[in-house]
Amino acid sequence: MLTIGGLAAHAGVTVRTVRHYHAKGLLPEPERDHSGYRVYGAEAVVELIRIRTLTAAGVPLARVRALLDAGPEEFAAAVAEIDHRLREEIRVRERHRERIAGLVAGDGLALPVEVTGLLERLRALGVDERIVRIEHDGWILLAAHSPEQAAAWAADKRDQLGEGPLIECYRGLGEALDLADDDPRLAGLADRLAACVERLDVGRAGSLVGEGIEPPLARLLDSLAFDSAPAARRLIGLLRRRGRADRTGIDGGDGRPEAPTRGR
Amino acid sequence: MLTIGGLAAHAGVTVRTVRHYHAKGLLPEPERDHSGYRVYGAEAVVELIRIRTLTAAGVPLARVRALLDAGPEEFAAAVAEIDHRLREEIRVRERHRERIAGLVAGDGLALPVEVTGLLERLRALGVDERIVRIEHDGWILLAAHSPEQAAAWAADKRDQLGEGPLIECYRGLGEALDLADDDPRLAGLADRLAACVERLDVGRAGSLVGEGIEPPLARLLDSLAFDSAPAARRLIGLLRRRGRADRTGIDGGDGRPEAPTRGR
DNA sequence: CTAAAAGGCTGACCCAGCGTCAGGGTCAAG
DNA sequence: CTTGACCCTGACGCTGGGTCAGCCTTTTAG
Repeated sequence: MLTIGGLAAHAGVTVRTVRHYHAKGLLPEPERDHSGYRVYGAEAVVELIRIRTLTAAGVPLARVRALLDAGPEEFAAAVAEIDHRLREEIRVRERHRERIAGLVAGDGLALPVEVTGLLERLRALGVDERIVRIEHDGWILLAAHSPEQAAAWAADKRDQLGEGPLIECYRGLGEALDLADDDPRLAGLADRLAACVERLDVGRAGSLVGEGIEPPLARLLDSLAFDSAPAARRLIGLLRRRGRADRTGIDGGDGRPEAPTRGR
Repeated sequence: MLTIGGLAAHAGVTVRTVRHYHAKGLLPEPERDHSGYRVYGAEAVVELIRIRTLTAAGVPLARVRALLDAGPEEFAAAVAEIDHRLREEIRVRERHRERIAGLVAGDGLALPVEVTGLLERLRALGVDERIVRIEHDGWILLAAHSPEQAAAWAADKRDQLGEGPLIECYRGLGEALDLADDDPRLAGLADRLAACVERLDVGRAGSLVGEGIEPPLARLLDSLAFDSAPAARRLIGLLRRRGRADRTGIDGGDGRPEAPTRGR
């Protein structure tokens, strides 16, 4: 006869595990001796080993009892289903491995390489770091929404950077960063920006942004910029009056703080 | 500005998930509006997406915060460690798959094919089903203790079954099953069994059992037989007096019930 | 204008498979 | 008699949220 520790040792499990199986009804509670200790016979060892054989093969505890009592064909069916589950879990982990590998390849975040390339280039061209950061966050939103389109747009935008007008826009925005909401110089900046946008607008500017972006996402992108750059909201308002802002894909609204957006 | 539902929708998670992240300190609690609703800005969406990017790659929540704030080299180190963990989890599941495949190949339990072959043969030779069952359980214990040795022993024993003496022993034991502890016919049976054992003992019988089995396991095997067959204990006692039982690897003790075995 | 649907709030319990105290009692040996 | 190794029950902890329950607020439809 065995105490619980002896039983556990024979089956290669912990005492806690045996008690857990009792509590779950997996292993029947044995008789107790005069002081309340559980007393096991050899069949308990056999039964416990049978249980462990199944759990060691990935069978969930909740199904062990049924499997031990099952006939050959239900057993085979259950095993097939468990094998299916195991394959699924392996697949999930392999996808995870691919993703974390992708994380170190990107900048450690949710960005495709095209976007990190674009951001590098903006920095190299002397664009203000605050603007680069806003771009960065904006691309995270875009990439989360539609990764492959974001990658294509980023590649396209990076190529346009070499051509002049776009980088001028960024420089103008950089100057606006340090101006207060009511600074009189904003008007002049708006003129310059309008000129840049005019020159941009020729060919593929429209394909950059503004198509395929639903209003909720567009509003989100706007508020991202407005939150970080106080003068941006007013600047956009000025641009709109010049009839340009609608072509940048920026919504901008009426230039006043938005009400909360509810639901999805 | 967004409510919690809007935030969740933008990041593709449930509202419950967002609140969970707040509770874990993963995502900072935002301001509340006049009625206690949480109000989020666009940066919260960005941050939530960054969190999801990591969790979707298998990073445990407890490590997400540290990883988001980490520099590139610690990030790379952490990612390497997480990848290691994922590989480990995949390995575990692949071992599980092999094992459940082995389960259907065996008899659905912890037995190697050699043992199931032996049991089949015993049945085919007309050995009492109760004895087959005791053998079955005994092999489970042996296989749990040292699988490869058990397989070898079983193969050896199966081969010996064709040669006569061993199967006679089993038949004798089968008759003993239905006798009470004090039946006078037990003495005659003991004589017949002693003769079988004598003939068995020549060559490799000693290699079957009795070597490499530690006392605790031997006692367990004994009590397995004694519990199922009431006359077995007395029979072994008689055999011992004839000086044979020691060669079967059966301990048998003094023929009286054992005291509990404690510890391991 | 009003009622209903849709969201939001907190708090609490639930899943697996045990690990790990806490706060005792029991047993064998020195 | 003490010490150390076991045993007992009961309860909380971990992961990553799901799912009520009970109540309040906002939006929408009639």
